Amino acid sequence: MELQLQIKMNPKLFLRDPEQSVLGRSIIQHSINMIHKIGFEDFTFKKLAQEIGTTEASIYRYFENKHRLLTYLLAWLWTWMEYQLVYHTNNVPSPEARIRLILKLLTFQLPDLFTFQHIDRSRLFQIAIMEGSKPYLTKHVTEDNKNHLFKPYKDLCARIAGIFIEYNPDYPYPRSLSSTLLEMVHYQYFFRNNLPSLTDFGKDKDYSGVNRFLEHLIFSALKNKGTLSKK
Amino acid sequence: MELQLQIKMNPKLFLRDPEQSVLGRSIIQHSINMIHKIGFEDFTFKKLAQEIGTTEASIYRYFENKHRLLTYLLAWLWTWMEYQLVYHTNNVPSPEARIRLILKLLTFQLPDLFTFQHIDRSRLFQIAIMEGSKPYLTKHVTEDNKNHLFKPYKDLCARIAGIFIEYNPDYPYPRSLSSTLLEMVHYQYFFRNNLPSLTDFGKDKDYSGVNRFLEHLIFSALKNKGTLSKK
DNA sequence: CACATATGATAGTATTACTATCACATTAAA
DNA sequence: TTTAATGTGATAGTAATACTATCATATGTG
Repeated sequence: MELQLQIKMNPKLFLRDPEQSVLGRSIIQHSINMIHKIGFEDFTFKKLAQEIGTTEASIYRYFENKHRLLTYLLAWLWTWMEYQLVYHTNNVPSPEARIRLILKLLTFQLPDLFTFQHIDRSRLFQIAIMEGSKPYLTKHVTEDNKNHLFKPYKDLCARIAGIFIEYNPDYPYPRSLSSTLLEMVHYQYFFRNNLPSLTDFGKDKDYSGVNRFLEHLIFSALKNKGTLSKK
Repeated sequence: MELQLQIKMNPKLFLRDPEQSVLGRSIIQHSINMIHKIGFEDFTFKKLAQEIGTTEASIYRYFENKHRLLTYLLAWLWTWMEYQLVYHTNNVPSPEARIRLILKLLTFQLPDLFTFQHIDRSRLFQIAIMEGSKPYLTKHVTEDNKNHLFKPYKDLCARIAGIFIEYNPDYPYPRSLSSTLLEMVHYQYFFRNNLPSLTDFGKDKDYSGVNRFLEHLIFSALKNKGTLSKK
């Protein structure tokens, strides 16, 4: 069985829906490859147009600018993540087990359910590590937020927070813990790869160190039910 | 008593030392104001030159580009933070008390020791919240790291990690916990101000919520000595 | 067949991110 | 005190970036 999932995106993210045309899908596909390869700062619509054999003007018909395109790509990833989360944790009664699954999902260690022809999720995941916070770390974050551009990210955060609360209904910071988890997955990966002295994973061959660290962090916080003693 | 501290910066961070001239200090002062006001993306050397009554070319004599200037400003802040940390935790024997002091320092709740005429630390702190990760979230992070541009940040991280280890010598992830703390101070502030649903601090008047969350998180992780039970 | 829509082709503008040159003022060295 | 070195201002210029506008053509739809 091969399922094909179409993720419905907020129309504010684009000028013309890239999923509805060959060119649009090509823009998505090649922008992922190119941002992954040269980084978001050096990525331009001109280079992208050359790469896919179209013109700058045509790309501007789909996306207002490259920042919006990046926001689109990451919104897609968060939506996809939430789908995955819901699917994988379905019928898993224990909140603890569900949290462990979330950790695995966020560190990209779960098999995928659907196929997408033009979206390379592995590269998109690498982009999230490197560029994941750039969509909202701007002066126009409030306006973008009003347009619900970050809704997928906030939904994912809220869903994880909800599971934290199931695990321990008294934990007072479920959403902050959830956003901490989401950010730190990427940051610890990034640090491990690029600034390893900021982490403790220097000699690991794989990324299981990040996983263990976060698992320990999350469960420690959630289990520590008492208020902080000022001992 | 009013102490004047001169922070010695890595010469790779600049072309000409901005501390050594009136124009240089003016560049530092006004770039802080301007980046704080309009954000790093919209900030240009041309605008800065107009603001301080000099020319673009003159600013390029001090800094290779605006990215380097931002890296400089944040390197300064991390160095300053480490000075503060050493001073404030001096003669405080209890690691627990020192950790609480670190939290207060990082959330900018400790009085300053030194005066700087041209550096507005409060604005610089705001810049760290918004732009703090941009110096290293680039494709040239490895090269910049080889030039030790991030040494102040890594030193601060290592020092905090050292105190974690004093508190609990068996804790396996001191550096990752330290970098998590450093990043999350800024992110939780940023989220609280701009994307509040990613946090639990919506109704607080001040920032003590961030402080309490991080304190709980850090001590929970450090206190949870046992390996994770797979219960 | 008429009409709307998507794309390509081309052009053009304002801004950004620099680099280069020369003149002048100040300071330091001979 | 002259000479030399240094820092700054003024001006110019270039390549790339980030767009916007216009028109022709192809393709599909009613």
